[in-house]
Amino acid sequence: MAESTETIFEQVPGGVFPAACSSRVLLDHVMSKWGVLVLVSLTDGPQRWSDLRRRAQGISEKMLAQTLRTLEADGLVHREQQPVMPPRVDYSLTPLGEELAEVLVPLLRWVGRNAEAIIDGPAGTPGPVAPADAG
Amino acid sequence: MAESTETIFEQVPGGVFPAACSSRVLLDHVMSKWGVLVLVSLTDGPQRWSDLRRRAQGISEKMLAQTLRTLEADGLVHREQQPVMPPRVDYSLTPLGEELAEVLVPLLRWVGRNAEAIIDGPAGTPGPVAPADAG
DNA sequence: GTTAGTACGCACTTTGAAGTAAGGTACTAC
DNA sequence: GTAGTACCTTACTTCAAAGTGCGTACTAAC
Repeated sequence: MAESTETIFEQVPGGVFPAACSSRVLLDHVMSKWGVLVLVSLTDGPQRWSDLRRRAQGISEKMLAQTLRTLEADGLVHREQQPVMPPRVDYSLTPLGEELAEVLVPLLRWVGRNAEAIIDGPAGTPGPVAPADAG
Repeated sequence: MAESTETIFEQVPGGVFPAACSSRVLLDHVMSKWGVLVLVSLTDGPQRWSDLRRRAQGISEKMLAQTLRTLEADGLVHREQQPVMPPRVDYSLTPLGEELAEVLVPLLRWVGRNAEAIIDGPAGTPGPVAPADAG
């Protein structure tokens, strides 16, 4: 248990978790509204700009361009421009992005399976109870 | 590969990912600035309010109370009030919260290991390149 | 009386991600 | 000239998460 947390968010001595750090920034990029959908889409393989646009329902050109720029800067997404007209740009996950997807997908799968019952379930119904043996 | 995505965010026919749904709401709760720190802290075992306050560096009483209220409403966190004065409230992960932690911790571990190099690394240095064999 | 500890709630403000609208490049077709 | 394609960029606006400040109730110590 101690091992499971001691490498998370660079816990400092005393068991304290700093709130502002690189991890938070990266998490915000990855888990952003459109970031997560783009990353998930690219787990299906490389896709061009307009394909990504069509798959992320409701995304604006502006948000798609911005999201891809951020993820590319983070080294998670690879951008490859084709020397053709009309312009064609292909995006794919980098090896780093693939690594991330391996730990991201199980979380998203869990959320996808449980969200409806949690969020849309009977109001005021908390989840199952765990024993609180604080000692 | 198709299996890895078809249960995520309830992908609808045509390979499109809806942006607004219960999954997004739950993800926002879990991955919120203080939500994730509270959940991680509770993977160490049950803790009282003031312990959580001390461990999440920089959190205000207001944000801690609000975050715990949200996570409790989601059924991820169990709240147990002691009949004592001064007031004492203990918090712990529910079984559902434990399930979530199992898929959340690997992601946070990955982020904790890689964030510094990604965010604070040399500017303009993208990550490793993956082949873009778009068909 | 004040201060401290404990665990909140309320009113209002700030901040940054996301959104809207318009603009741009380069080319083809009519 | 207009219209369309694909992939962006810029200026400004909106809005919800987070923040600030103050309040509540109780007991104990000074």
